[in-house]
Formats: sequence, C-alpha cells, structure tokens
Amino acid sequence: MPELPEVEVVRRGLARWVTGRTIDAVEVLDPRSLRRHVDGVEDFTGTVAGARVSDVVRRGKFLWMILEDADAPGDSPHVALMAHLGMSGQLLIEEPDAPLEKHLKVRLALSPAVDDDGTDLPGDLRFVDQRIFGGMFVADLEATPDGQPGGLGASDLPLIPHQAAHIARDPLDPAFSVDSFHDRLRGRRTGLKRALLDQGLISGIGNIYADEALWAAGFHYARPTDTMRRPDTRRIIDAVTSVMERALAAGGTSFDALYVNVNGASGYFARDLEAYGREGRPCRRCAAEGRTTLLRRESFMNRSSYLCPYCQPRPRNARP
DNA sequence: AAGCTGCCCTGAACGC
DNA sequence: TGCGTTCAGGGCAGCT
Repeated sequence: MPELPEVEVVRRGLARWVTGRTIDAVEVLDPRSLRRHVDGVEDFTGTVAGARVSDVVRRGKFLWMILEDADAPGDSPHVALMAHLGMSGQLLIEEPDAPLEKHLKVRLALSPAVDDDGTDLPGDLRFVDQRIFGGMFVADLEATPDGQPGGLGASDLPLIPHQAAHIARDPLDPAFSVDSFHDRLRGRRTGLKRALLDQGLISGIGNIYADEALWAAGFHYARPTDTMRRPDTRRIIDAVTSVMERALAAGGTSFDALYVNVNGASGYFARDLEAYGREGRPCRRCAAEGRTTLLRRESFMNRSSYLCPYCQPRPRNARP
C-alpha cells in the first residue's frame, strides 16, 4: 500500500524519465482503471495522446503530469493526467517489448529520449494495478486559492487539478503551514488519528504512518483535537515528517532508478516499523527504559490501530 | 460538521 | 484438497 513517501519516489522517477517527452500513443487494457474519467476511454485517449509532459507534481497521494499541447509549447497548460495508486498501483518505465504484466491497465508510449549520458530511455510508461482502487484520469487545472504552487514539483505553477483541490497540502510540501494546520485542527471536534487521516485537513497520511507517528509522538489516537496546544501540534507534525522522511530515504535508495517503482510493499521496511503490525510485541521505547510493555491492537474506524498502552495512554476526555 | 456504512477489488491467510 | 469466509486498504457517495 503506497503511502506518501512511496508516491514521492514515483514522482521523482517520473519527473526524471518522463518530463519533456510526448505521449505518442495510449492503450487502455482495462477501462475500470479509468472509472474516474467520466467522459470515457475514447475521450481519455484523445486528450492524452499527442500531449507533452511538462512537469510531474504531487499533493498527498495524488500525482499528476502537467500536459501541454506538443504543437504549441509554452501555452499555459490547462489539463493534467492524474494518477492515484490506490492500494496496489504501480507506474513502471519499461522497454516496450518487456513482457506485459498480469495486471497491466494502461500503457503509454513515450517519444524517444536520451539520458544525460546519451543512452536511450525506455519507451513505455505502464500503469499496473491489481486491485483497481487506483486509476488514471484527465483533470482540468485551476488556480490555487493561495497562489502557491499546486503541490511538490519542479515548476512553481500555481495550478491544481480540480479533483485534487479539496485535498490539503501534505507535510512534505514547502507550502505546508504548521500554524494553519494547528488552527484548523483546533477547530475540529474529533480524535487526533481521525484528523490525521482526513485528507482535507492534512494529506498523505495513511493508517500505517498515522500509527507510527502517534507512537513516536506519544499520543493516543483518541486525543481530542480541540485540546491540542501549539507544541503538541508541532510534536505530531515533526513525528509525521520524520517517519515519512525516513521512509523516503530508504525508498529513494533501494529502487532501481529506471524501474520507477512503486510496488506497494517496497517502500516500507517492516523492521523499521515501531507500532504497526506489532501486536503483542514489546514496545521498543519502553524496553529501552527497562519496562516491558506489549503493543496492543485495537479496532478503530473499521481498521486496526496499534499502540503502546504506556506511551500512549487513553485520555480521559477521549474522542472516538 | 462529523461520522457512520457500503462500495470498489484481489489475493493471501485462514477455518472446516 | 478444496471450498468458503475474512481481512486489508484509500477515497468517495450517500446518509444520519
């Protein structure tokens, strides 16, 4: 399950291998992956084929390639090719004659290009997705309300795809503001983990990293958001950021650059997880301090939450 | 506003 | 062995 660090690794790979190239042909092998493109497969194909990718941008787990008319370079772009990896999506750069993946959904043929050292770059960009929770679609670009860049990318165009405009900025976005997040957080009457998973409040955090960050910062998932003080907010954001940056550092070095990876599991290194999936195993912070505390798994929001009952005591005024 | 449920989907890991 | 059930997850619609 790719979370933000995995998607950022993909973004960097795409930026390096696809920027400046034209999408010469589009082959849709499974229309279900275009579910969110409401105008249908032919419209998708017609819009994407012949377009040139001018930048690759990400906000939270939404990733998009800014398209410009290959025949009119320099015109202000107005559409983006959006991709969401969902639970099992991959974007792969491969040679066109490489065997087709079992779950290949969309295939984009890229114009010829060479690397810095003059070697030819592979010509296929493939979207592979086993569970089809992810997908691709074309989105209209609109101005960002704050005039800041739409997300993390090379250019600083203040544009955001319509379908991503309701998604909040993520902690790796230079325009992310802890202060404004704090203000909005305090205005909520809910529990901290719910808030962290609310992509409209802060984006890019999934179940695994939420648990990791809560453990690292020592907060219970039901901590009422309206009791968070500024240092509390700073602590949880610092935890989220450091968990993500650690995963990013691991992911960024472990992938073959040409294989713009995105295999869900690859970005995580299970041995590095402190809380998620460690039910019944000792809390490492407690162990370091001479206590034996076993991590617990609790059912929460129809999924699992892992926590240390000593480091993350349930608050008296807990919010579900 | 907030928070439920259900849906989309596959395949691994179970129980019998 | 084989068939059935359960679970996992992000995002969103539709409801209370």
